[in-house]
Amino acid sequence: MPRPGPRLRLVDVAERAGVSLATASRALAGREGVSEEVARHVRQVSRELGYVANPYARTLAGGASSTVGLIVHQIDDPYFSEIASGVLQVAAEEGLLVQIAHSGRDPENELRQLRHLIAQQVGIILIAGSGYDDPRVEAEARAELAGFQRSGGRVAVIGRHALGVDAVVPDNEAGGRAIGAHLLALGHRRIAVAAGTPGLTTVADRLAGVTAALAAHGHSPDDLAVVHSDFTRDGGRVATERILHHHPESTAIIALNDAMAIGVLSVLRSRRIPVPERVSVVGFDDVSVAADLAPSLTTVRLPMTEMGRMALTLALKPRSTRPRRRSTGHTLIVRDSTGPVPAPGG
Amino acid sequence: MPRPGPRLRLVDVAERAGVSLATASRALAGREGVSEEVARHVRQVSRELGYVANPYARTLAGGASSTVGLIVHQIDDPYFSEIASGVLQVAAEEGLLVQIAHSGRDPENELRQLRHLIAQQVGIILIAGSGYDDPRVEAEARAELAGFQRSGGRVAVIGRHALGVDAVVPDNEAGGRAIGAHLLALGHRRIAVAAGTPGLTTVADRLAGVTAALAAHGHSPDDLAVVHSDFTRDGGRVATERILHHHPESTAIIALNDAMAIGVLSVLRSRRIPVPERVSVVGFDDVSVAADLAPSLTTVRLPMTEMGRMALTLALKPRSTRPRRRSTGHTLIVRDSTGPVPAPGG
DNA sequence: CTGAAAGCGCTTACAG
DNA sequence: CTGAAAGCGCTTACAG
Repeated sequence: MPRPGPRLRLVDVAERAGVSLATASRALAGREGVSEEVARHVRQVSRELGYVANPYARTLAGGASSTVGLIVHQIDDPYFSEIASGVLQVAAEEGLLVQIAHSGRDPENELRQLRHLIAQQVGIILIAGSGYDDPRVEAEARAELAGFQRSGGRVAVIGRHALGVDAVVPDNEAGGRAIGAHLLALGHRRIAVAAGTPGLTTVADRLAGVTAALAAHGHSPDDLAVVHSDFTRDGGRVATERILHHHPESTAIIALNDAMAIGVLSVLRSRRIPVPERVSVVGFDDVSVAADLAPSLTTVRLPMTEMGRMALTLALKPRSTRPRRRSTGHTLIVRDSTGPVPAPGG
Repeated sequence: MPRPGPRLRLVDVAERAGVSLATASRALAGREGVSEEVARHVRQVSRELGYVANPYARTLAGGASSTVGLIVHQIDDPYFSEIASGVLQVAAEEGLLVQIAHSGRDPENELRQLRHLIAQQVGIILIAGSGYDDPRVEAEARAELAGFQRSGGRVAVIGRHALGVDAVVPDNEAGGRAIGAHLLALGHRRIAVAAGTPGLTTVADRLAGVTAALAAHGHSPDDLAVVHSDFTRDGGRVATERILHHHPESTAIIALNDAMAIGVLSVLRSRRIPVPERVSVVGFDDVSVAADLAPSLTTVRLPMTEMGRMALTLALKPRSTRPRRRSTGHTLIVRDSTGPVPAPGG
């Protein structure tokens, strides 16, 4: 058992194996230029001794950094913690370290975190979470990432486009359409949307899907009452208050993520407005608690953990000439929070 | 604006400031041995140039590592993601990087992650989550941490004792007592406990609190039906099935964390057993969704985000001769899932 | 295939 | 207070 003590260095392994430092380094890195026999022996000795390379020395000497930087809006939001969990899984399998940073849904702060990670010389950068409508911010982020890639860094993003890098693309628009179609099929015509911050592309994309569904069925977008607020539970509460006040005729409320949906349900419950008898509610994401709300939440499932895995897996592949895109797919999960439109006057 | 390009090194700053490498290093590190005037100038130049030290070189050269390693059972469990959020807050304030690793509630794996972090030479190690009853595992962890501290590392843990390091100690026992007293006051006598894995100290401590409350009120611990299962939502489901089958007379179920409580509520709902009219339910932790369940969950609030902050703050202080302990406090949050014991035969 | 040597970008004794 | 130099533990041309 490797017990704490003076740290083992590569020279120790080399000495013990009876080879030079250079050979030992090559053998452990799996680089060519070493006979298979010698390489095997070195690895064997290394294992016996419990050697672990000093990552600082390795990286400083020009080896690839084995740490991945992950930027999320907020780690205690289930959407992001599930993504992070997927990233951690793959990282553990690959022997990588994961550094996590908060952007706090603030584009300037995200840029700051991004630069910090680059300055720290992580090998891989993953950015999760909606992009911003602001072209200037996106252009700056794009430039930073391009520079990072030029110097050998690898990048993948989740839920953003327009960054010119490999991307895991959630089915936001298609999911929105599925929700729209579902409510239309139930007879709903007066639909309100509790939408997140207007500047987020995720909000825009999901909303576009809903609108497209209405249009496809010959309905005017005017049937849709869109109320913007924060993309959080409390934002959902605020939006709902406004919807009940300004659009009391609504028979369904679409929350553009589950966090907002939780806020929507919370207000409806405290107002004793029965769901779905009087108002149907839909979310988006299918965070794990969605099934346990009361009523259980109809929502669009995105495979968050898998998305985290996909992103790191993408970043681990050799870079291609053009950015790759992986679509996540989606599933409409119909639960108890949606039902047929109430009879008029009922 | 610092734009990507050939990376700025400390020599560049030194040159530009007209001082030697050594002086520049000292000035930026805030070490003494530099005139305040020169130091200020160097810092000024550094800032203008947008210099960020290469952490690999710095650490390799013997400087303190500015990365903190955080081990959690599972990052997508709200308990841990809220703690992580607190850690990230303080880290951002202090300019530290945070590496997160999963232990997956497996003692062997936790040990592996711990050694990995030490091998990576992080400067600070934080371990969150219940300890294990297994003396061998705890002894090994203790030895690793002692060695790490001897070589200058700093450590703090959340929710474990017996590790001989600074600790943030959740009010598990007192919280358990508060729950017991609350149910007793409501007239409950037949109480079941959906307890997590037996080997976890958190489970033992919370359970001890509940038992103590019963004893304090002159009740025998035999009144308590304890069912062990996983410390998760699904564990809560399994435990509830068993409780309903083997202890159908129970009028209250105490889940030893909120995740289990969510599972408890889920089974009761699907069996159409009214809460709290027929059975009262209590959780522990007060994860953010607890207030939004239906019925909203009575639980003991632990300040998770603050606990994360406390742990890193503790670790940042100079080490003391004896391990420090910070108690978290707790608050019983009474919501809708608990009520008076049903009338017999009612 | 293998090894001696330079170099990565810092920090820290050691002199002055 | 300040600087020249050694050294941290690796990787990678460069020779052989």
